Amino acid sequence: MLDPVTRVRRFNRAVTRAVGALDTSFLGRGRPLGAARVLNAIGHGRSEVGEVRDYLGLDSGLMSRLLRSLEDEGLIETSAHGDDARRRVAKLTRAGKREFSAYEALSNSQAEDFLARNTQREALLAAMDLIASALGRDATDLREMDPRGDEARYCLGEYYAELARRFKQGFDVKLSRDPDAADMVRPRGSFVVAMSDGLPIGCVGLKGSGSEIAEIKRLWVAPSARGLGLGRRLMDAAEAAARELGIAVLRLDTNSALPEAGQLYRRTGWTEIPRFNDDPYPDLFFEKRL
Amino acid sequence: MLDPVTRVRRFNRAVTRAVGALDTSFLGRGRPLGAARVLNAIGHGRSEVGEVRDYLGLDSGLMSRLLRSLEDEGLIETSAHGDDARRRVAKLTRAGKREFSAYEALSNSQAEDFLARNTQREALLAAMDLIASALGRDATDLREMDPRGDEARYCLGEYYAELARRFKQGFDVKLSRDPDAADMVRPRGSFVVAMSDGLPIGCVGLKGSGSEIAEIKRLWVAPSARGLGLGRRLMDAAEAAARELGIAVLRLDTNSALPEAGQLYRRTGWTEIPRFNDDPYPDLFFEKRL
DNA sequence: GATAATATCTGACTAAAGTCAGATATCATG
DNA sequence: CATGATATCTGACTTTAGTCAGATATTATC
Repeated sequence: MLDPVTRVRRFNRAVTRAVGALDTSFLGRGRPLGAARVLNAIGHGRSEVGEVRDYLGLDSGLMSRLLRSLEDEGLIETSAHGDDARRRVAKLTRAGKREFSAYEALSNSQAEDFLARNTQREALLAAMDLIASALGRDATDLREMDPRGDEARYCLGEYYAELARRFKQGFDVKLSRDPDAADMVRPRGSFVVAMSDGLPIGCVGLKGSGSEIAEIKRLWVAPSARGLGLGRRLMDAAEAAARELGIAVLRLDTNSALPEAGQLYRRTGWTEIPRFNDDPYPDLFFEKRL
Repeated sequence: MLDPVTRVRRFNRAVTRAVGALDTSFLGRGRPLGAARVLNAIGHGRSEVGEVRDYLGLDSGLMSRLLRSLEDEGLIETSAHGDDARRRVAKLTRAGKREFSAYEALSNSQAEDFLARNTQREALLAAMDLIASALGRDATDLREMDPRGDEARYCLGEYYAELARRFKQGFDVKLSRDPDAADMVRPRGSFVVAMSDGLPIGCVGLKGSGSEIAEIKRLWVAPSARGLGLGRRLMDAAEAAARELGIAVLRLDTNSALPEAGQLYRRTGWTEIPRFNDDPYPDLFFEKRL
């Protein structure tokens, strides 16, 4: 009665019904679901036709016709892509934006209703984050980004907040050796953010020094995405970037209050070395030769 | 970036994609999705045509045609309902059972794959239970059942296990005044189980004594369904049953190690009274006049 | 600059889903 | 037992989704 497979299937059924309700609510605007989906994909910033087609898994003929029908309604305009005139980009017209925000309002109010109906808000949200991350794991992509960008700064903020929670003495960025952003940008270093459906859920920095030695910094994985192997993927990405930059030795410092991190390093070929800096927070130091 | 509505919507998107994958896997058996859904609904015990139609939200014409196509395939047989010859009941033939179990195997292996891909099994399952309960709340129905039935005994087992965990001194049913099952069956009393999509997720017993005083016993809500107001619904159902049975005074005992329970009682018109039995476990006693 | 590869579009389909107005048989009620 | 309500079925549709073989325009490659 309570075996894991049954529980997963009960979840699937519950969610299938809910998704069906969401879909039907989208039909209230006098447009087939397929067209509504394309409109929304474009509204959410997927401007290239091929990108939308892949995302929605549509046949190219069908995609083309759906685009035409939205164009006939006056909701979108298409034009050739600047770099490659075979590709087309679509954008919402003024009327399209209005229609898109009507769909947004529908989705939002449905989400709000769901939240309002339930008292366990935080527990529910945490559960949803976890499941969305687990389901979207294959869709999580690692992107090299500027550490000063919004996504990176969001991750770093969460990272600092977590350190402050987990270190007995708290954590103050200013006391730590905050890597200069320029050291985490090519050609000296790199910064990688894990994006899951538009939400940043992890990051790692590679802090170069111009020499053949570089440091791994700021490895963070959102609580909702832990246990899914994302830390390892991020570390692999950082190592790959280091190899591209001709770096021979990687170092990192960490703290024994973060046991998961130490475990990950030990399992992936890192060896403990003596302290190599005077940062007050770390008490464990690792090295890996590439 | 992290407002609750965005998080709910991210979950919705992740899940919509996953549900789509589940649906397409059902197409591998050479049958349109609609027919597959009807076959599975019947396989899961929804035998009456109208019941299946409501559950799947189908038009009666469409439903009828889907039934005919399954009949032509030799997968189901229909006959008139014993009590009302207008209604029809469908059941699987031998071939239908084979086909149904092929779909079951597909669903099971998909659920197993999902579990195998993830390391955080227990956390994921708990999150899924919570969400399934929250989504299925409107679909949770309270049914009066025999306390000796499978569902009731499952609930009671979980209830005892939880008491054992939460009482410092543990919990042994035999030391407690285990209500005789006959006292929780009409006409003396009642036993109500909350069923969510086939899974028992809560229960409550009304233990009558033949007099105008009865006791509430065994109020339990599955951890995955807490915070959704189910405890209150169960209590309301028990009270309603008590009124039907002509009971004037309800009593119950509980323990201060279960603060949620005490809070619920105080909020719903119960008043604390002196100890009225010598059961070793409870230390709080309540009464409510109907 | 010919050839292959790529991105999109068009035309001509088929299949599936959904709608709606009756038809038919049965049941409930006075 | 006539009347209205109910459950299902049939026929005649429309709409939506999906498929596939080319057509067209552009870009990449030798």
